[in-house]
Amino acid sequence: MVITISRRSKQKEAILKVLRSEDGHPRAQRIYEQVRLTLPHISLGTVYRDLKTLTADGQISEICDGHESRFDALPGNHYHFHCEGCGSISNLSGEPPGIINDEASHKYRLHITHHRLDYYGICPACDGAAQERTENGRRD
Amino acid sequence: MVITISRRSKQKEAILKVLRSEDGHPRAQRIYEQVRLTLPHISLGTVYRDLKTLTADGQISEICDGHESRFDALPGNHYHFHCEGCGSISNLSGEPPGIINDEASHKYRLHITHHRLDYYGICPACDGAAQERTENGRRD
DNA sequence: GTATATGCAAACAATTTGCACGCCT
DNA sequence: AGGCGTGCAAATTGTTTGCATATAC
Repeated sequence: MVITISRRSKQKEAILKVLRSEDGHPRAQRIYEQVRLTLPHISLGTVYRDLKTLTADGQISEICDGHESRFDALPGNHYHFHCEGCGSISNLSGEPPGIINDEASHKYRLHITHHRLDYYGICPACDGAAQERTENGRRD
Repeated sequence: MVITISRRSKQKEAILKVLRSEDGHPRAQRIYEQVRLTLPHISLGTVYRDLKTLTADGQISEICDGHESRFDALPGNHYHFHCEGCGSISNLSGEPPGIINDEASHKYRLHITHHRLDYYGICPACDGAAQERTENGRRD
């Protein structure tokens, strides 16, 4: 198998830069808007194309959130926490939990190369807001 | 919080029946075609609507696969294996691996209610096919 | 110099929605 | 009777693609 590396371009650089500076995990549209601040002529199509290429190159990764894609520039293994209150997605750093690909490969007798683990719940901010509402006697 | 339960209908029954009888994890279009065999007048819009309602009711669950949704009628906890060769998705039964919501909740100090874990790799069928090609001296 | 990347706009595919009507409770 | 569910078709949204030109290597 021949490994192909994509050519570099200022568009890709700019996309990477935006992605690395953003706290959250923006979607294509948001990245497009941000990149436009420095490259006003970039097109949305290019953003989509580059995000796909960069993902294929392994420089960034794609997060699936409903029917939308979000992107992540963080290298290395980490997991995500989706807040069901506000929809934010945050990174969980630290070593992977008990499951490892090897362990699962052996257990299920499958050729597992990687996995994807996402946690869902309520983030501290939304949790606090909910508590406040309850204390005021309200119910949803 | 008021819990609202959706009304039952022959359309939903039929969708559930199809979903339970299917081995794989069909997408809406496929479900539509199958349900049409017994309810020729059902519309695709209804299928989408019902799948959404049933998911909200907790009767089925949604699997994210690229930009498409697939659906799963299997109750209880189980995980999925995505074959990157043929795109099939299969169920992995058995007790959950080391990670538990409580464990992660404690570790990350977050209010985690559930998680989603997916394995990716090559299924036995595709693995066999690849091996055969290699033995014949070919390379991709 | 040649292959790859870009901008633009049109094309696509999956999913959602508005509306009038039908059916369950 | 009243409200939720349905069928149909049009609308939306996120993403991809064809083509001529510009750019990286």
